Amino acid sequence: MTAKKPLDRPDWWMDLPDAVDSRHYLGVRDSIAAHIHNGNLAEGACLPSERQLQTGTGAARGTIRAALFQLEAEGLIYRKERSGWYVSPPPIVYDPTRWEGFMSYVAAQGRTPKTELLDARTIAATAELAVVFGVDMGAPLYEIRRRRYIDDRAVLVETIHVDPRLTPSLLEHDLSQSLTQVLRSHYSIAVVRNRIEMAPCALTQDEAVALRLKSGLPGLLVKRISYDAQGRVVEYDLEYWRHDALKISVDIRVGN
Amino acid sequence: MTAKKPLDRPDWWMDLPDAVDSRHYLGVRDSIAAHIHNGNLAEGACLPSERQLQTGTGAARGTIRAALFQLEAEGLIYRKERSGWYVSPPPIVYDPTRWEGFMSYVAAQGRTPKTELLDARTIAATAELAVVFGVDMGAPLYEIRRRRYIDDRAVLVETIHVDPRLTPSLLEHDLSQSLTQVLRSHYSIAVVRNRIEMAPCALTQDEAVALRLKSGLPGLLVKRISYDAQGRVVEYDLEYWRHDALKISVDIRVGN
DNA sequence: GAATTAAACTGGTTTACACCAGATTTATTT
DNA sequence: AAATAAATCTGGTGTAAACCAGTTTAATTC
Repeated sequence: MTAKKPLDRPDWWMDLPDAVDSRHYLGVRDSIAAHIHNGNLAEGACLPSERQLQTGTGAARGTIRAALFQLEAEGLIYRKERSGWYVSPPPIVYDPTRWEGFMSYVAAQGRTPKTELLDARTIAATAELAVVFGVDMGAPLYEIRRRRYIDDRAVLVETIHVDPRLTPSLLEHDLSQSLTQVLRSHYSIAVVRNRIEMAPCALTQDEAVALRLKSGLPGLLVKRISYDAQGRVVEYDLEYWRHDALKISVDIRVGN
Repeated sequence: MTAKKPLDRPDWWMDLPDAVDSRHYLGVRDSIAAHIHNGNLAEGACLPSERQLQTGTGAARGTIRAALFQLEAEGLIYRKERSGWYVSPPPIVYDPTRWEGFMSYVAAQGRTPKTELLDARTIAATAELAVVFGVDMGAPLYEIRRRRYIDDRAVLVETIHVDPRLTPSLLEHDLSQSLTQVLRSHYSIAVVRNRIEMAPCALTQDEAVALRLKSGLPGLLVKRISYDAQGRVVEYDLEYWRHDALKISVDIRVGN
């Protein structure tokens, strides 16, 4: 563990000049933000505890927490339950048009990707899935749940659905690797088209638990449908990201 | 005003069966969410006041507020300062690859777009802007600030920078219309390429005030650089969206 | 030294007030 | 009827205390 817990209020801590805004919690926010930008609080570092943060300011804990929530919404800090608040690492840049898969683009940005297989099984198609894949309700589908990390921090959980007709015995392969790779090398399936949707959301129980986050925290839902050259649905992927882990970047030519 | 203030606790209000989770505020959250999905609380409708919401539950106001913040983060409700909490309208779908401009794609989705010019003037290029436009620091640039609405709700504020060399006397035109239109019809400039970045952010003082929001609320920052056929920067646009107003959707062919 | 246990610490949640300033409504005055 | 003033309602912010349940650390035991 690189980040140590603060046993005492750090000596370098002092109240930096705060904003004009009279709202106390914003002052506290600015103070902490300044320490982060100053480098006093490095990436991944642990903040002083809420009760320690109170001492200098004379603020109630609720006020301190309001400031911390604020910073969390901004993506500057995050929390580990009942452990402490930590400085967020910079977000990964995600370009939906350059399709290379998670493992590739994370590594390309000098970060360390990791994929963990949570579950893999065959299920019966629900109404929604049936529509997506163009199969009958109840038809067999593979369902894969994975958790993915950047520099050992869990950043997303995903549920992937795949049509067994295209990829028989898929579950027997190593699914903690890039699925794109497996599809290409074992089934000669290449993704030709992607349909991606993104929307801010709240993390529900399941996702939150998997990400070791508090349920209800804001996240980003990325829905992705991949098609092959024949227009068949290769992969239907639901990714729940922690909101501070990614940044979207698109570079596109405007047609006609 | 379509939405009336609740003078008394609505008769239809009752505590719906809530989640298993013991956390009280999540129960309150679910209860309100259920009322929204039931249709008891229609789009744009005003929720009972925080203090009214207390009565049935026996919860403290802080608990009620925790539930409301939760719903706000999820995009289900939003607030008008010191006026009340309202049910959010559905988000607009934004496809960065289909570039048609705000006015077009909002209208195409059956909603009513509106643009309001806040400010238009000539400024001296800052260091950052100089890099973007490839001009010297201090060089003249047009700066346009606008506020845009969907169905009369302010959803974004933007700051646009344009190079006067490409568009002399731009400020004399009607800037509350589609800028794309103006560039095309008066200057024969067509956007050929767009570079778009999106990231969750916190709304700062300026943006928040312009959107009549509380500063610090989560938003979505959309950065857009438009290029013409010669690769010149036509437009540099910074858009601050309220986080619940849009959903991103991309449909792309995987090249190479 | 390793495993276990106990104590200390951390955030998580909730209660109960209190006061403020802007928004809204009502009553009053012009 | 319209303009104005006052009362009321609403969210915004802040304080002070508690208690809980995981995490972490320190002490103890094997």
